[in-house]
Amino acid sequence: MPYDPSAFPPFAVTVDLVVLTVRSHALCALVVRRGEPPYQGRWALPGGFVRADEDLAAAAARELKEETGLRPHGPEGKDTGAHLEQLATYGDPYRDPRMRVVSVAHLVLSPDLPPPIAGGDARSARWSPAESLLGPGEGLSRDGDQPVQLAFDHAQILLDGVERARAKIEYSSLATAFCPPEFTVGELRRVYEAVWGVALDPRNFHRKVTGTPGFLVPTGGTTTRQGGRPAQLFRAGGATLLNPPMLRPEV
Amino acid sequence: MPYDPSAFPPFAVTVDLVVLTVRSHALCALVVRRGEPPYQGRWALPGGFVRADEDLAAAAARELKEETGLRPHGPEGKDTGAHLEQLATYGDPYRDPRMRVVSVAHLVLSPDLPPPIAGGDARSARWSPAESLLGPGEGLSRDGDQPVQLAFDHAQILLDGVERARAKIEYSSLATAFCPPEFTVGELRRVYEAVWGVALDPRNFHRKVTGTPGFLVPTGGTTTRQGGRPAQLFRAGGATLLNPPMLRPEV
DNA sequence: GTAATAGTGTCTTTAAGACACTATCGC
DNA sequence: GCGATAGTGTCTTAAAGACACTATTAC
Repeated sequence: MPYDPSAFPPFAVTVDLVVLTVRSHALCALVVRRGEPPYQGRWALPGGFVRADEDLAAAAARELKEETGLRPHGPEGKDTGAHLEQLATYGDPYRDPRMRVVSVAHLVLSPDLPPPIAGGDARSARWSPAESLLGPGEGLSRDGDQPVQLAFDHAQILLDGVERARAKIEYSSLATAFCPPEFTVGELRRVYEAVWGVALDPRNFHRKVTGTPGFLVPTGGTTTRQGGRPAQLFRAGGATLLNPPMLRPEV
Repeated sequence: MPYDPSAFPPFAVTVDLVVLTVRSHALCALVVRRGEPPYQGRWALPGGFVRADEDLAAAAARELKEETGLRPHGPEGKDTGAHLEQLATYGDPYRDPRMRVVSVAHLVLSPDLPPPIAGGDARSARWSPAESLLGPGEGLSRDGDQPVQLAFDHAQILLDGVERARAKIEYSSLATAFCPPEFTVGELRRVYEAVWGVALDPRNFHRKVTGTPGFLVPTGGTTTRQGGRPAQLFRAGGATLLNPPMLRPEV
């Protein structure tokens, strides 16, 4: 460990955010349009520099607040707000053409936000379906008529974030982070279906989630906002690990 | 994303390594003794600065080579060598008393190395049981007579690495990274037992691993190096994901 | 022979997958 | 009534857990 604090290569350190939500039965990611070069006009993940006296998680929370107005709840947080966790760090020497930038990516799972984006600064921002940002052909979904190609290595970061989310809802109760504070079993099932892109059997799903102790807590209320027979409302229970896990089909 | 490449706080970026192996039925981590302040004389994880033109994974591989002589095989690597993956990044502003250092920790899983440590530079290095470095009371195992308290936030990093390893061998074939190129079912079982700190039923374990297609490939040879009846030798198969997973007892 | 590990088989239990069926709303 | 979603029950099947039992070595 040749620690010579006076002679080290200087790096810039940023945080980038993979902010995911479920909108109209599709997994969507928050992207912002870049106002300056490089990649001017291209869509990118929100992010920014870590300040000199700022922890990485604090920087991510600050950026999240600036972009969406959301406040994260940390591990075991009980308040309303989004789930935030560190994802991975990207440090290819040439990932930013201007200088050496190491980016610590974070993953945010949020309930659906009514406006496309509130808060934040003047740049345009929007939710885009993850599928259109990632698909084969590098996301040829239509935005007006232009293909979506994320700036920098953000396509890779987004892919890693989506894969993390897909894997984690399997063995944790994290899918509830996509739901409002009170939700029905059907709404939770539609989250799984959107994130995994599969159809799940409603009867077996119901049996699984209601039969796992500590996963769901009934609030007593009901709702018919999805139509049909009134459904019980639940809150996320204290259980954070799902054992046995929810199994992704097509194995 | 206020990207102003001329005005950013300068950071030093390092890689730290959590190198794990299984020795005499115990999960052990590689630690080196610090030769200079801060934390002079204390044990720490091996690591060092990322060079100006170096990728993070390349820096980790270089440090690993310098410390152990091991060469990592990347994802899907077939050659002999250790498994290396990024673990997490630690960036508390005061984690290093001298300056702002962001450390990208990596996890290495290695077969048992015969010498305590070969190669490397002049500093002393050794394998220590993870339990003694992590246990309650912050690792009061005896080293001569001194308690082991890792420098910086390395106890947290080690804990995260051990937890990652424990979780990952559950649903992947990564436990074979702790084994020599050819190994027996019993040796693989003892790896699981050492990493998890539990006893597994040898019969059920045998049925599980030999019944999972692509997990183990018989080499044709046998060995009696563990005593008793000769055991078949296997290589790790191509399967990287274990489905259904190996279940950790005590759920 | 004993003691050790290797390997197979069998029974029980848990839980997933595939349904049929009923319940309660809006219209 | 119809069509939607909610919720329960039942049967089948996959697989884990708990063993008994046999096999082959070193000594």
